[in-house]
Amino acid sequence: MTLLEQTLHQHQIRVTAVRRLILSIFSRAGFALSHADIERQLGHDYDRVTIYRTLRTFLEKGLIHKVTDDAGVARYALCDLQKCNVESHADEHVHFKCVHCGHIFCLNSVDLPPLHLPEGYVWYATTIIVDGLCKTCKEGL
Amino acid sequence: MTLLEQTLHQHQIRVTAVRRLILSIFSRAGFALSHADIERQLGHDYDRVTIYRTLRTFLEKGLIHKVTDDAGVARYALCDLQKCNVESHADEHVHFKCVHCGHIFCLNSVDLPPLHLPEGYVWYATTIIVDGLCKTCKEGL
DNA sequence: ACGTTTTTTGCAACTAAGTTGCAATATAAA
DNA sequence: TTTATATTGCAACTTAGTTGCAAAAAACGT
Repeated sequence: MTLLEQTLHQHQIRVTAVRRLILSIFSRAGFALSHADIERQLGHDYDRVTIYRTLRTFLEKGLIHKVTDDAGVARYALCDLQKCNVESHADEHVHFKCVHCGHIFCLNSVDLPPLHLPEGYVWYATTIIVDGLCKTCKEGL
Repeated sequence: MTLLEQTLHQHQIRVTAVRRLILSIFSRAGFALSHADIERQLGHDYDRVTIYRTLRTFLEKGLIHKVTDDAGVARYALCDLQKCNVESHADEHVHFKCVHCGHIFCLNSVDLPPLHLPEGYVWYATTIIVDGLCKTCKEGL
């Protein structure tokens, strides 16, 4: 059994061809991927709906997480496999969107700041997306 | 000239019937509105496209700002009319999404926390959405 | 007040993202 | 290897949002 297949198993996801492929695409990607990105990389061997359903399964099983940028398109990135599993998701972190290349990156080294909400509001979770220039684009300008 | 009409003028937006109506809907709303919300409140007297274009105009002229929640639907809320105008937008603030009622609120009293990014990243803007229970829903549970 | 210029609106058509139901197929488990 | 269960492909659909163009409405100068 390959490493990718073990990962699927550990997240209680049955191993199939598309799932192996999509997981490997994620593990190679340095940034969050949209459905369209994955469809492009897979070629036209698999149905669009299958890709949507695979993403939903991966999400539900704690293998990937979702970021929605201001354009409203969902993007997904691998979770920290040490921290997230079927039971719980525990790698809240800041995302960075480069205004030049459009990619969204996970910033695992940036701490989530504490926010004190007005009286009466109950905190559940914080989502932060920072816009700016990424390393690569900054150097290329 | 009514107050609403003055506001439109100040933002260099020509006064028309839909615009007056949509602006008044916003000024009454206590939370961010989607296109669908506005369409519902307007009745079917105006075309969907007109509403989309009105929102875009209001956005461009600094009258409203946009928040996209994780479902990918755009919502809009009035800007602080003291701070924002045609030239510049200057009321960055935290948004709060209630998991119970689904509404998104502007939290003007919460400071945007400073974030220190990894080497090489250039900061342009920070977007924060806090999920939780709003005042009203908390009391009602 | 009147015609002209410039914006705005409605309509129709279209795109892109995402979902659902169902039958066929592939995986896992006995 | 058979059976039970989950996954896939296909077709159809929904919802959000966009574009082009002609008609209608504002604004502007006289």
